[in-house]
Parts: sequence; structure tokens; C-alpha cells
Amino acid sequence: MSRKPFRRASDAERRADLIEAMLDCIAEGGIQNATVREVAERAGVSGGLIRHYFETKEQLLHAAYRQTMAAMTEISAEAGMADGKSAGEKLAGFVAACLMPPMIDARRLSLWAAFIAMARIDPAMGAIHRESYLEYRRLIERLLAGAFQEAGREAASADIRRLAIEINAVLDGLWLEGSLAGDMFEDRELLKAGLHSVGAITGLRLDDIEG
Amino acid sequence: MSRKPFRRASDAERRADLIEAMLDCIAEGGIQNATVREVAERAGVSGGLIRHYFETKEQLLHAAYRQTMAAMTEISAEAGMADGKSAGEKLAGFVAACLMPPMIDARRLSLWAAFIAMARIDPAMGAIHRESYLEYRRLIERLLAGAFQEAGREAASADIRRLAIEINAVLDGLWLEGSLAGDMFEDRELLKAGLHSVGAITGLRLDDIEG
DNA sequence: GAGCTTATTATGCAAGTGTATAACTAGCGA
DNA sequence: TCGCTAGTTATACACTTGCATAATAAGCTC
Repeated sequence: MSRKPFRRASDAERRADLIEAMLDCIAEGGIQNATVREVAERAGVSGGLIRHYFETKEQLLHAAYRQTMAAMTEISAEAGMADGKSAGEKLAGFVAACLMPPMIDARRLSLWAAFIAMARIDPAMGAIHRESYLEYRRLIERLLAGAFQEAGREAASADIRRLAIEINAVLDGLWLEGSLAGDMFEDRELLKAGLHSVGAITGLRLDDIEG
Repeated sequence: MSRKPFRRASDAERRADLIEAMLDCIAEGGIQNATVREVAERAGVSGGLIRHYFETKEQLLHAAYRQTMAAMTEISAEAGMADGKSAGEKLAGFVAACLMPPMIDARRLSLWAAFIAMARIDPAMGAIHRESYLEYRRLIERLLAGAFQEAGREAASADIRRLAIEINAVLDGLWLEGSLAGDMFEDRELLKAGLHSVGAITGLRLDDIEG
């Protein structure tokens, strides 16, 4: 009766593995499939180990949610922060990044939806949503303010706020459909729709990246 | 040892009860809480009865999804079909209905998100999503075509299609945030955002219902 | 009101659930 | 090389899960 040989991993490494395994479970089988045993198997460890890193399965879930949202924010923030571009180009680049892979992604959508469904049930999940939503909107507001200034247009902060809400909404909606049923749209159709609608909402001229 | 007395209900009535109980379970505790026993208890029947009306728990879930989407489509379709109004007013009424109670509703959102999360996992759920999405978009296309004609503007069907996609997206996004965290927005803020963005996207002038 | 159909309850079962606990061993510091 | 610590495995436990089955009674038909 010999036990399975194992390797002692660092705290950060093992936590990351467990979180990733948890996300795989949810993405492939829904929240119902995210059992401690399934997570452990995917992470290549025994079931009990989860409890050594997370007090409860729920805490692992919270960590997984935070990481998912952080990754999404990072992708689009990066696109909106590129150096050597005009403010308008940054905004357009941000919009484009939101509507292309790796943001448009079925796995990401499954995760996002599963977490959103829990946001109202579990207060901790609700708080995570709120934080990440506000961070995202602030990012849009910054891009917007820059683009307005560049265009020589004044805009009250209340207007910026409302426009950011609208932009966030249309991007959410387009991202959602593109990720869920991408085959229903032609190539770059969502991208064009995003640039057109953001342009129309703001009154700014946003050119497609490749024209 | 006497059994619980019961009443024999009609097929339609019992099915509706079971579907409603299933929706309550999901809305209040997530898909994880939607067990046959919990559903049965909420419906006031014994656990075994579910299997008498649905071959499997999954089929009950599918029926619940269909009903949820049908109810949402109906609410907004009704608002877009009101008699004695101009086409522009119908479109504005539709937009407004999408962004007010009973459409803006936390319970509805929880259900929607839980189902969306399953749409990619379970092919049957995916098909239900696709159907309801297309029906919704066709509704928008009809309203749009009417409003353009009324305004004396021509629009190719490809343009109508793209604009409907954009409108659907922005309404989805605003509805999402309003339902999920309504307290983050001021009164009628989402409504104004919706009318402004749909107006901007289409180039049509949409007045708020009360100005 | 008798008889019959079937909607409904009650119970059972095998598999799966999250967590607690104890035994084991990898890999560091001496 | 020899502990020692704590990361890791293995196992057990109480409970829940979806589904199957048999017993029961509601309420229609004649």
C-alpha cells in the first residue's frame, strides 16, 4: 500500500493551480460540476488539499471570481493604455479589444455568467461584482475624458458618467452575444457595431483599426 | 399512518406550479439549490411527483428557461405594439419598457444569468437561447423599420440588422446593470441612457415618455 | 355508489456531497 | 545524516442528491 508520490509546491503556485482547476470545472460543467473532488482531480491533488489552502469551497470560489474579473479588466485596460497613440485611438483600441479574442471567448462568458448568477445570492460575490464593474467604468471614463479633451470638447463629469454607463452597456451586450453565439455574426461585424455605436453615443469619430 | 391528503390538479396547472417553484429555487439559491426535493417542497408536492410530469430534472429546467424568456419577450413586445402611437413612440416605449420594472428586476436577472451560464454547456439550453435572442432581435428590427419609414429615411436591411444588434446590446447591458445593482444609478438614469444611446445609434429623435 | 384510472405519496437506494481527521512524506535547516 | 515541520494523501462520516418503485386515494364515469 504505497501512497501517491507528490511534490510540495509553493503557496502561490498551488493556489493558482486550484483556482485554475476550479475555473475549468465551472466553465466545462457549470457550477454544479465544481465539486471539491472534481477540482482536486483537475489540479492533480487529493481532495483534502483544498481545505489546506482555502477554509471552505466558497472561499476558493470567491478567489476564482476575483481572478476572472481581474484578468478581463487587465486585457482591456492594456489596450486602452497603449503608448504613442492619440486619445481617440486609445478609445477605439479599447473598444476593439473588448470585442475580439481573447476577450470574446466562450469560456470566459460561461464563467462570467455563472458568477453573475451568484452575485445577488452571495453578498461576497455581489461585492466583487460591484468593485470590478466600477473599476471598469472608471477606465472608460478616463478614456472618454481624454478623447473629449483632444477633440476640444467640453463635457461635464455627469455627462461623462452617463456616457461611460452607456458605453459599458453596449460593450457588455456585444461581448455577451459574440462570446455566446459568435457564429451568428459575420467577421468583424461586432467590432464594427461597437465602433459605430460608441462613436454615435459619444459623437466622436472612431475609425476602425484597419480602416 | 395516514398519508398527506392531496388534490389532483390539471396537467397544465401542476406543470406551471412546478416550473414556478423551480424558478424560485434558482432565483433564491442558485442552480445549486434547485434540487428535486427543494422544488417539490416549494410546489407543495412530494418529490416523486416531478418525475410524473417531467422525464428528468433537466427537462423541467428547460421548460423553466423557455418560460422565463417568453415572459421577458412578451413584456417588451407588448410595449412596442401599443396602438394609437407613432412608430417612433413605439420604439421609445419599447426601450423604456426594457429599462423599467417589471423588466428591471433582480430575480429576473438571477434566472437569466443562471440559464446563460448553462447555454454553452447544455446544447438544448443553447438552442433555447438562440431562439429567444433571434425573436427579440426581429422585434427590434420591426420597430426600427417602422421608425425609419415614418421618418422618411431609407435603410438597407443589412443596416437594420446591424443597428438592431447594437440596440439589443445596449439594452442588454443597461438592463443587466440596472437589475444587478439598481442602487448604483439615479432615478430614471438608465432610462435616459437607453433613450439617448438608441437615439444616437439610430440617428432618430426619441423623446422620453414624460419629456 | 361502485369501480377504475392515474395523479400522488411514501420509501428506498446507490452515488455523490463538503468537511473532519489521522497518517504519511517531501524537503528544508542543522 | 538526522530530525522536524507542514504540505499532502487517504479514509471516514453524516448528509444530500436524482431517480425507481410500490402503495394509496382522488375524483371521474357509468
